[in-house]
Amino acid sequence: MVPMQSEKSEQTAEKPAAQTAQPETRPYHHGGLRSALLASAERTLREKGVGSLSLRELARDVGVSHAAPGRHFKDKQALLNALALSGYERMAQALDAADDPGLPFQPRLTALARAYLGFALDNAALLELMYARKHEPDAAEQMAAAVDRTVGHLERAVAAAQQRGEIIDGDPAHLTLVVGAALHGLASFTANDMVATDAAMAAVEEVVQHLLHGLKPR
Amino acid sequence: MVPMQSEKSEQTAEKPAAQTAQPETRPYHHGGLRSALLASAERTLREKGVGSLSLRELARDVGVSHAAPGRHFKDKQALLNALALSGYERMAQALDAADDPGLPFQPRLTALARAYLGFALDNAALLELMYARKHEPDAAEQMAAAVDRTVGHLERAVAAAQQRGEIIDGDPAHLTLVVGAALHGLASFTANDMVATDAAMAAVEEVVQHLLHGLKPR
DNA sequence: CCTACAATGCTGTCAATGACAACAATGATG
DNA sequence: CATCATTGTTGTCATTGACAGCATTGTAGG
Repeated sequence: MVPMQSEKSEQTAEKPAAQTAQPETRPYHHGGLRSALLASAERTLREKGVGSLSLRELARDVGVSHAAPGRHFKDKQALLNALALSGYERMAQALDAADDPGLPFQPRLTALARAYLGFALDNAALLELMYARKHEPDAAEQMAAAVDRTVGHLERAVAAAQQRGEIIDGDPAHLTLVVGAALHGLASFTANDMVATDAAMAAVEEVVQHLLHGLKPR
Repeated sequence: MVPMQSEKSEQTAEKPAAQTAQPETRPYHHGGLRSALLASAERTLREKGVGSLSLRELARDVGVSHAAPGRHFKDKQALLNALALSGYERMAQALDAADDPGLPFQPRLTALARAYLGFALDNAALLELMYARKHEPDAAEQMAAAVDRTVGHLERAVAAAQQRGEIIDGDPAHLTLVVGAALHGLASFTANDMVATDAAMAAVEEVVQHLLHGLKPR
């Protein structure tokens, strides 16, 4: 993305001719540096992992000087935080799209589980960031809010099932924790190659089944 | 920093007196650089996190030159791998100590779960390393073996319970995945401050209970 | 129009770091 | 004692994150 026809020399030279009317024009300096950086960062993240993500290389990829990112992100961690936030955003969308409040609990939970697992596998490196422990009070707040929005999907499904008498009573938050832990654990195992991707997707049914009916013989 | 009341001066001076019969003797230059590095690394890891772990600072802490660690660890990742391996070692010990094959399934699983959660919380940063995705074929093998040893505890408990008819039949590996995922998910949530430590320890009982009996009303 | 001013980008620089090469000391081996 | 493998040391490099100071662009007042 943002091929950057390169060389600022050209840019400086062409600047007077401002009538090219390209909608993708950059108002002045770069236009969308912030978004460009985030986009490029996410690609690098996906392809080479968090460890190989450097602000300077990012700047090079996008075609700006090595200090330009500093105008949009106080430091590297700030960029990572922004990345994580956008991750929660998309995850919430994915869960939203997969959730059908009209369904009975088991298929509803299965759908949510599939969506979560799918997102986790498609964005393993991003998840690492999203679940990274931070201690900065500012960022932590936003993260917590984002997490709540995500967990909210599960919790609503649980609460609805309780009201319909489909599952046992009890603090919905507690039951949600159980269900969420199982799903997250499965995703975590899979992201770490301890379980094959296809095996994990196949295991979703089974996990939900066992969660609902338990391991004891009936 | 580097208080280092210093040992090598003493070592060099005392070396001739080789009759002290200390099993922890250092053959020559430093003696136990490798273990010293690992120990120091783990302390730093616990106190300041993976990100603030530098080979050079480690070398300073231990009192050797900045390149000395290179003799024992090809690169930083090699050190981290070794750290992770030792983590699996201790985790296996913890699980071993907590496992009582004579117990019925529910209390046995509860004990294992407590042990796992306890280890996870006491070694959150280490767990990050242990569960980090690596792509080096060599290290990956050792990791996989270590993981198997750990999961083995769970799987044995599951298989034993099946033989006693305490839980349903089915591929023990599959059931173990369900149980393991739930426990790991809980540990992961807690390590990331999404669940309070005491709440998590308290939730263990509940999680095991729900795993066994399911969420459906009976 | 022309001059502050804010936003955004650039060049320059620094200290820290990981990796490596060349060299030195130590102890084992024959 | 001579040779050699281990293990450490010093020296050096490129990369990186962070920061300071300057330049460019667009905007707002006069």
